[in-house]
Amino acid sequence: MGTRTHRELPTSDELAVWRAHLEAFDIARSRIEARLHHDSQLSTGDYKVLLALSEADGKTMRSSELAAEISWERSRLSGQLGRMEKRGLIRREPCVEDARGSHVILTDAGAAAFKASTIPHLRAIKEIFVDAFSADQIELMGEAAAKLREHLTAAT
Amino acid sequence: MGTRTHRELPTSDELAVWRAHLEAFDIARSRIEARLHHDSQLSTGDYKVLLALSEADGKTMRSSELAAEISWERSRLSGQLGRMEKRGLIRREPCVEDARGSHVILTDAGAAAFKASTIPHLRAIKEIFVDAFSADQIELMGEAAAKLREHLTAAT
DNA sequence: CAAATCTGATTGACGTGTGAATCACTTACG
DNA sequence: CGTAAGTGATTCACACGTCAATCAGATTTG
Repeated sequence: MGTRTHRELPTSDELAVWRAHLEAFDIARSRIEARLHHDSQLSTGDYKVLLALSEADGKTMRSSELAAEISWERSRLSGQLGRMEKRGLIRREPCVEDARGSHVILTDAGAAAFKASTIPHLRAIKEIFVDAFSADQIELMGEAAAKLREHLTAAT
Repeated sequence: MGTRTHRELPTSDELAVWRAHLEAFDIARSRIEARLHHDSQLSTGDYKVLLALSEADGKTMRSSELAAEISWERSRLSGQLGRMEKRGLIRREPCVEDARGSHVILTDAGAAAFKASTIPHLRAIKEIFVDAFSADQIELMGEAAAKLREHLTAAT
């Protein structure tokens, strides 16, 4: 409802919204991460890996399968698994079918750590994120996320 | 308008919104960062520091003043400034008034790099973030950010 | 004024992310 | 079948973040 010309730059209000949004959600994310780390000594990376493995058949996945599942680069996962293996959360075994690959296996300690972490983690998400908003707002944010996703998929 | 009991955990919908939101905005952020880095060889950290210094009196700020301005921990800024100094974007000089402190000074190269980066950076924010939404949605997101901020400030 | 305390800033150890290079094994194909 | 290309996974170099420790120079206070 304004000029006919196609603006190429954001208005200062739009820019402010972007920055405020970024900042607020960053703080929320880091609070949730801090809680997870404090309660369960897990990073969100750990949690993501443990979650995927917990749901996997036989608590095992090929490493690249796992990377695809959680949308990570292989090298990122490699480092992550190295750290997790050192802490005994997972272990790796050579792969018979394909001697290049390896199986990532959830250890009992890893399964236990994950299990113990979920309730407190979900509680943190509820308290820090969900409780900030009305049900309607949450729904709107879901729609916004979907719309953004779509926009990003479309092009650029 | 449902149960009378106070839920302690998020519903699966709420959880899904949190995750979708996190993911979508993460992608947007990293796209914008990638553009900034591609167009101007600057990280968002660089940009933030350059922005603050550009607006500062005499293009100079005390290091802790700068840290406060952009809400960074001192050690974080220290590392950042080290990298930026190596690249010639800023330089540091001992402080006469307080021999412990130091002045961070925007170099000509730094000022030029910042100036050249802003338009493309703002354009990226417009294209990647703003253009995904209606004006109404942007406004709602501003409100959501404010509400979350308030919620986070309140407690936990 | 001298010892205790506070404060500006850097450093170190470590976790985490990216991209390019590497390496070993598999597969495709002339 | 043997070389070229492809693929699974790790490694390297680097950027970046956090927290605890350090350190030198200010300040406070008995």
